Amino acid sequence: MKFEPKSEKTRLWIIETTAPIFNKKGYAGTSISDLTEATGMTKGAIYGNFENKEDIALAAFEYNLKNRSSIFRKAMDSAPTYKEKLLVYAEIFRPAKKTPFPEGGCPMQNTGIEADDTHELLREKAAQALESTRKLLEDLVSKGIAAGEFLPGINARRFATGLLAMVEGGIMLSGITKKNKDIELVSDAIADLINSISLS
Amino acid sequence: MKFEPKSEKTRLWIIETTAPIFNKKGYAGTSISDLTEATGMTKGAIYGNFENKEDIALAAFEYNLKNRSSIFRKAMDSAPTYKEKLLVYAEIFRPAKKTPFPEGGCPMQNTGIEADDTHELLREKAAQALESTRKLLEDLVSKGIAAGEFLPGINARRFATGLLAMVEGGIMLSGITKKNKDIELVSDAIADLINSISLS
DNA sequence: TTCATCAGATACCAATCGGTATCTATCCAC
DNA sequence: GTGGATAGATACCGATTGGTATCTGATGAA
Repeated sequence: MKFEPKSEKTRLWIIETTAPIFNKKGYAGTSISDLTEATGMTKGAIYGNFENKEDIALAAFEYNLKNRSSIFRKAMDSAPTYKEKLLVYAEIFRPAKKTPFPEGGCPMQNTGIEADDTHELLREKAAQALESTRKLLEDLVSKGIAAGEFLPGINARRFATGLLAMVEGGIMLSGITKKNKDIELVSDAIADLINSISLS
Repeated sequence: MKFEPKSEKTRLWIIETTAPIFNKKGYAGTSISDLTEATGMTKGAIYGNFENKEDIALAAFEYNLKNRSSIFRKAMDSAPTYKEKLLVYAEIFRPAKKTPFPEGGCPMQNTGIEADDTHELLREKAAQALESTRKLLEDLVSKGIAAGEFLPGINARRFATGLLAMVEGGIMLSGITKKNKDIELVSDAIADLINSISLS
């Protein structure tokens, strides 16, 4: 009795239009009628394409995730050195750069923080995403060390964890205070952190 | 037509017992019946002491805040140097230290992240709390510089912002992954950050 | 001893919640 | 054209939501 979506197009339309809503209002804060209003579709259409609210939230989360990581990957690909790839994480905030970012902030933290005591499945998904982001950063640091860009003695895993924490904390901070000055300060602090292990 | 609480004791009892619930499940995720179940009181008692759900959430948030800051202040007071005061922020995570912490994680981030796109008043409260925490860290850094513990050239405000971001990001990370190893890594990374500006 | 006060319990409200059963309109195969 | 399949609309469900109006029982002053 496997669930079969009625229409890929409709399903995708629902995901695209509701993903920012879940990211901003959270799982508990988003109602089915929020979704019908935003999509212009009825409950029948939505429940024909998804099993339940959780199913939509899961799909929306994965959509937001891909959105986020593709933004970072694209920006990092055009950076020539490992140091500059890491600096993408510092610069992506700055309003001047006008880098697009998922509406409502980082989906990993939005979903993770709400779910960590309430929704084990969503928590798990967020944890996996954070882990793979950390791995990505760790690899960049390791390769940067091998390439002679970073200090040879540093612990790549530990540094990547700290960097990820500061970046996520920075997104949080700037999202809550909504002050441009804070965003600049966080960006500067992240740049300092990266520079502190750089050789050039 | 000012609102007057019926009984300070009852009011406090409600706040104490519901504060961890709001911190874990969030504003939207917490229902009035959650509160009546936890307190063993009826709606009549609750609405006799609070105007509405928002009023309870506000009081619970402030209670959680005071809880959090008193924990930090107590730990920092017993640290002799400014460096060690800052290191409290790195060490407070570690399970070995068994430092008590508000159930459900940091109230500033829990409340702030949920509220940043949904509840302006709560967002504002969280932003103010973050700002005063930053100020506290900034003062410690400034005093540490004056005392010759930290490098004289560093920008206290910028560093404090980065430190706060890493600490909050670390709380987030460890709360979502729930892995002891992550907590250790974050603690180490924060210690590294503090050591990087220390002279001794 | 009586009576007013008031904290808290009970009972109720409309609105909304997530979810489902059924109906209808469209489209393609024949 | 006609019949079957199906995507989506409509109408409905019981449960729960935040909130209120009313009642009750205890307490303290006279």
